[in-house]
Amino acid sequence: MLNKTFQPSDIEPGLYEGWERSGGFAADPASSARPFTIMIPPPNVTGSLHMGHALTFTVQDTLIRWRRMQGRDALWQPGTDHAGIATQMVVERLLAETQSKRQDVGRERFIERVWQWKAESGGTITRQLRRLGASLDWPRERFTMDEGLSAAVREVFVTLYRQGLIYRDRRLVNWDPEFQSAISDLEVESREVKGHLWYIRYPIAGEPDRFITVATTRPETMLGDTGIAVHPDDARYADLVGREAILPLVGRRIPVVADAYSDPEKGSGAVKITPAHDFNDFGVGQRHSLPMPSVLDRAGCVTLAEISDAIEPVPGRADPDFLRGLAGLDRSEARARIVAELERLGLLDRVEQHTHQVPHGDRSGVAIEPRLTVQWYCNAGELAKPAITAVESGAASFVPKQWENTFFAWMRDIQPWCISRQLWWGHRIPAWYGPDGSVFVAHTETEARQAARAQYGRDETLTQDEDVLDTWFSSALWPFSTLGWPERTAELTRYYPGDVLVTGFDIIFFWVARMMMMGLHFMGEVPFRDIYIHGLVRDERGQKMSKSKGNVIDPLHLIDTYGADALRFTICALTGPGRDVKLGPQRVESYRSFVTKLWNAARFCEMNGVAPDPSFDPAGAGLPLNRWLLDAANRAVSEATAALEAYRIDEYAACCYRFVWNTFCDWYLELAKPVLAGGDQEAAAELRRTAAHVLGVILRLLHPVMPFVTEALWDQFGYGAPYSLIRAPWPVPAAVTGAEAARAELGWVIRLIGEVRAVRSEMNVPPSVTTPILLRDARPETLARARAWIEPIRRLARASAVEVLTGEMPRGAAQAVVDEATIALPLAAVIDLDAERARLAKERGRAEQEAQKLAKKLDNADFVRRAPEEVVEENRDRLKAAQEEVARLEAALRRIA
RNA sequence: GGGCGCGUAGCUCAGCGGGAGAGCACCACCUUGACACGGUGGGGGUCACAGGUUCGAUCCCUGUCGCGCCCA
Repeated sequence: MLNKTFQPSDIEPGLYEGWERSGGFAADPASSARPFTIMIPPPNVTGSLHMGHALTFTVQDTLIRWRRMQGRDALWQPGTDHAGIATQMVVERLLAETQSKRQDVGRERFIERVWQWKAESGGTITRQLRRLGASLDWPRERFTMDEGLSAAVREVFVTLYRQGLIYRDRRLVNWDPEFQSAISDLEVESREVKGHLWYIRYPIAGEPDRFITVATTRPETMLGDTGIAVHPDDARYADLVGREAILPLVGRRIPVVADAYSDPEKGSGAVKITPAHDFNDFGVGQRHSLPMPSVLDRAGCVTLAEISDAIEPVPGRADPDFLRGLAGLDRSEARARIVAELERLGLLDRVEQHTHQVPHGDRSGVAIEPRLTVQWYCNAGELAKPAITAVESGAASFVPKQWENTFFAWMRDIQPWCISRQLWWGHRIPAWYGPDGSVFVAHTETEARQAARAQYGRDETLTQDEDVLDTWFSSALWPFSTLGWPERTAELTRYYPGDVLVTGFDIIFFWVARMMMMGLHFMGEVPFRDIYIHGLVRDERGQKMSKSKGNVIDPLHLIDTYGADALRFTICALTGPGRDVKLGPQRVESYRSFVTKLWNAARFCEMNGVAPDPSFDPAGAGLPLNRWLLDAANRAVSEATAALEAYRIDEYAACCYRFVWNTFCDWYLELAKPVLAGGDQEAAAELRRTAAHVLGVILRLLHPVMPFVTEALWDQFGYGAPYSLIRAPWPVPAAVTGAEAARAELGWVIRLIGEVRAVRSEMNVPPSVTTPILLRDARPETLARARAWIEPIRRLARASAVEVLTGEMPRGAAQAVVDEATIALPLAAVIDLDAERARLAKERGRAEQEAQKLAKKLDNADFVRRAPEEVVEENRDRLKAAQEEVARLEAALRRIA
């Protein structure tokens, strides 16, 4: 017996283990079935499950379970990435607890410590994914730092280097002074900061009383100024172009150049140029061949090494002692001192309040310092070309399509990808340097030595590059490195390319773009055919969840409270295309009702002897009620399948919800009750077998979205062996004899019951009062139906009998219209005639309005001439029906006038 | 400033050329033998605004206003 109430926590862990143990999640490379592959976009190994994960993995699990049931050889590849910066931070924090730094323990021991941390705590998110019900093929779990994946990274690096697509270059990078590493453009977010605009007077060389005033938000970088830019068309400064100014504090002479970068509207119209510390200034410096000295070091502190030659004492303008006092100061401290000194020298013209966008590291939270350094770059522009073509040609397509624009916009303007990071945790760059600085890029040190020997003619000491690669470099290889590449494994041949990548739009640049580039370059094929982009999870008011706002919802808490099925169903129901998911506990609570509803419906079935019968053939069902249900089930199956095929997870959920609740529970089971309780054993038997069949369809339909409760019921009813629903065949529509007639018949029963219920409710007839239903002007077919359905009508419409009315309408009867017939409920004792008249008048008004609208439309000659024939015909039918209804309601009104 | 998206019932949203829908919330009634995480019924919308195309516009086009996100 099923429990009276459903307790998800009682069954979830056992079912999950059962599936896992019985190989329910496993792909089978030896199978002859067509594969279906989803590569998990690897979450950070440091991560724990948040609502964004819950969304993306619920969608992926729903798709993979559905395809698996369709008989596909489903591979959902699990794993995590090593998250260079995040993981290093975690372990550095642990070290800090014992007052030590990574530099104290040394590189080798630090990395050992990270692996130790990974062994102890790195499995958090994978454990949590199990709570969600995610059916990942766990024995295939991979980690980007695994030996195999690391080999793939080395292979890719060496190959791209030899192809000239990876190279070293000295350029400006986004430098994070906190981590003291280069970071990616994508790891930089601009934050609005309230700052100042300082107007500084730079003296013109040779004209003691003349100045050019520049406006800057970063006065501390002025030590590295090598020019002043004014707009070529700016008349105010035209005569100064080509002349020199004296850089205050430093004393260096710097040229005034004409460059359109300078905006005459902004500040003073003249802008100082610090090529080594600003991306725009770098461009100006390149155009005008300006020197590019750095004045801030890796920690963001002042360094004078690169400007020491330029320091020149200028009385009242530049004091070398002051300058030397700045060395080693943090950039903010240096700013304060510099501003004070300028003020003292009378060179600070004015200061304005100024709000501006300042780039910050998204993990460190500190202001990014552009720095001129030598780094390794990947020629993303070249690799992007085939990726763009692939999307243009449809080899890969975005769902919803509009995300293509975002993809194209970014890919067509892609910058060289800085792939080196000044970290310890990650794939060490496979490059070795000889004593003369020659670079030897190789798979191994041995190979590098051979190359060095060939060049030098003897063994020389080689030192490996200290840096590691960007984590995304290894993530980009995920779709094929996890399958064993560069080995030509059976898995690689079978499961590449994947069918769909599921992710949020915020990650298009990270995963989609990079996996596309690397996949196309090394596999010659896109890594996935479809790219399904879902929204972000927000709180109930549409606010982005964040720790600082305190509106973060923990999916594990929701699972504890409402069950994984309820959370999963909620997520699917609310995931519209291109829409964010607004989700809170109340939403999950209300969808939990649906899980409960299903449980109780199953319980009712169980109590009434409904049990699976494999020999049941739906085509042989004879009762109209059963045919009607089987027909409706067919439609639900078609709709659900079509919705999933179109990635309309919300429509799939809605269609299951409607079928289970409105069709199966509200009508089928209610109409079935008299049969189950009645004396016709043959009818009851067919009904039980039909109910069992359709319950089986329901469990299979719902399994992808609510795997636990469906599997529990499947097992309990004995539809199959324990844990077998996960592999049960996805339902397909089956022919139903006489479906059309069954729809017509049940449609009438439902309309009749609905009308009677509405009349009774509006007339405030208490449920305890039952009345006969009198039928007037009914066709023989209708009367036959009335006789056949007398029992359900009695129950559901609170009727004592259904009778033909041939003579006069009894006094004080409530009336309503169902198709061609008028029905009367003799309620003389309880009816309020005035109220009944008002009700009928309102009904008539509604019908009249409808009829008028339609008549007007049909009076329009243009409409009749130009609209499609079937539309005109449909409107004529509707007009006729409306007019007839008006007539019957008129008659009803006259009868009680 | 450029791009994308969104304004439909109190809330969340579906519909996207021919009858304005769902879920939740609300109101009324109902402890009917699966389920009160339930049943039955009901109220509630100039489909943001203004033009245009069309026989016909919530739906297509143009503009306006408001909101959100991304990029500069």
